[in-house]
Amino acid sequence: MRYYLTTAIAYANNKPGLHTLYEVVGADAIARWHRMGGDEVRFLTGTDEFSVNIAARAAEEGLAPKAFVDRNVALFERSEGLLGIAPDRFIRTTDPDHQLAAQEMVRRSHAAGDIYLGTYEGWYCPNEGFRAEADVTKEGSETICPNHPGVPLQWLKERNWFFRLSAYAERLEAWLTQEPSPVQPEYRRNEMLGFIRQGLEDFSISREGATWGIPFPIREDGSSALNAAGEGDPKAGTIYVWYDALINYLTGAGFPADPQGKPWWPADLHIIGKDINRFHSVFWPAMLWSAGLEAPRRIWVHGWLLVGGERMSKSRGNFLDPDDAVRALGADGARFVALREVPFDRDAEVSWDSIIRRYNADLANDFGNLVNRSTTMAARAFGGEVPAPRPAAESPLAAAWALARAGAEGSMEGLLLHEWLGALWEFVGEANRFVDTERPWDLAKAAKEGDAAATAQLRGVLGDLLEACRLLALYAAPAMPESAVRVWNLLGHVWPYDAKGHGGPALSTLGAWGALAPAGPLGEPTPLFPRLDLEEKVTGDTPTR
RNA sequence: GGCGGGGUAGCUCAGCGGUAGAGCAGGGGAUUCAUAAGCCCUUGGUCGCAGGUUCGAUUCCUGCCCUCGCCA
Repeated sequence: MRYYLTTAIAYANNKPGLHTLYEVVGADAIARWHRMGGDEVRFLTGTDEFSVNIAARAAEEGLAPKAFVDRNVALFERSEGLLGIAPDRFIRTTDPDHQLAAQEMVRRSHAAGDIYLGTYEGWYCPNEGFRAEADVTKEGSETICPNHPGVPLQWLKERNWFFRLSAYAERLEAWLTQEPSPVQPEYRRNEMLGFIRQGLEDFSISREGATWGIPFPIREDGSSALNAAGEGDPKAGTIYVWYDALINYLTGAGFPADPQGKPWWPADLHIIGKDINRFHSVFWPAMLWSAGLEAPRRIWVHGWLLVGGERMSKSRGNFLDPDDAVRALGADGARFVALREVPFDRDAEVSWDSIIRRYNADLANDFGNLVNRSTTMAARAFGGEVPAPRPAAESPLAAAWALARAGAEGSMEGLLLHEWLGALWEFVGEANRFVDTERPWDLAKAAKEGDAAATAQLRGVLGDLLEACRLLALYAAPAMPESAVRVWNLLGHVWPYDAKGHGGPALSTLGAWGALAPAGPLGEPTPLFPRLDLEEKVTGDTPTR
């Protein structure tokens, strides 16, 4: 099976915050899960680089827009690399093939009669585009966009091209009411249905006079505005940044080199934040239909990271630096905590303390310690030899694993990533309790005194525990890819997947109790996730208001 | 203002007709293989407020208060 998933592209006006990369970490885990499951995966993430605001910010710093975004994009790629994020393509809206894709989409909609010339007069938010009078608020003498405080709105009057969104109301409603819902969680679908039922207005897709954007490919008379070299005519303006940005998903699929974006289009999953649901769940399908393309199969709307009840954001300055998290917790620690601590379907309060607490409780104390105590006991009792797990029917842990595994798989299917890890960590608890019930240290004593029954029992108990560690590492690997390999190596197994999760037998095959013959020899145990001191802040950069 | 969620232990949340649960945090204990981790026990709640239905309501209904989301 092919599986094409995307994140929203991030606005390249600054270095990334943890709240921005949270979505990318989630997508990366889903991509790895599918790769390990045997799917042929294409995972796309990247940056949104045009807009008047970007040009203005660049000018403030005395940089050309391209130099400005190049610098910021490098920061994104660096931070993502530190977090072990491995996209199949990192797309930038300044990439040459994206320009072709965006222009082709304009031409198709024009040919379909879905774009027309009009005059626009109203408020314009440099970050978000045109805002209706009702969507802006007054702050003193300034008129501001509630989504981007601190960014003054401009009153614009210009000749623009409009997209005939109003023509797609019925089709959008039919699409949105399908089962299963193409927009999830369910309440996000309902919000979009409500929006559509109130009537849709056409929206502007061009920007007169702006230069930092993709050249609009058509003149007012309908003729091409591009010369033989593909360069645009400044008089024709540029493509409005939102219209351009959405199209990155198609570019990433190979459009327009393949006119239908085959074999990747339609995307299986767009992962987005709740603030841009309307663009993805209403505007985007209509744009695609107009161009003779299919709507995406599934759109997942996640929530926000909150600090003191407020959205974590760059403009509020209350964001955590993902690099700090990696420095303190390691890439896998930071990934795990992000995915476990923040429910993937809603907002969640996060703080440096809650992050450290989660790391210590789940990774250091529960999982890391389980691996450490299991392998230490096995090494002491049997040297390098790896005891085999007992048959599934004879091990209480095998039964618990069957439940945990089913829970994890179901949650991943439903994209409830926090519950996926929650189900696996239930099993970590089972395994820790199993140690106390079986008391292998007593068995080891008896074995040493020549008790053959105790030796056999010890072999089985430790074999079961090592098997539990193997399975946990395997199923949690999408969240902690490096640590999973370390655990397998420690257990004497060879990790069968490559750095992105490709290759190897399907996850479901390896995920069966006792699926692999004991290998060996057992490695030298070292703490996987060293415990952190809550007081000792590795970073001074705690969230502040 | 319209529509839709919520208000349950210090925190995050589950339960949704028979007078309350989990994880984390706090307290105690028995152990010792282990990253002073793990395990066991345990302190915390007038289940937003007021009515109503019912033998019985946190759970259903009505009103109110507060809060969040989408739209205006």
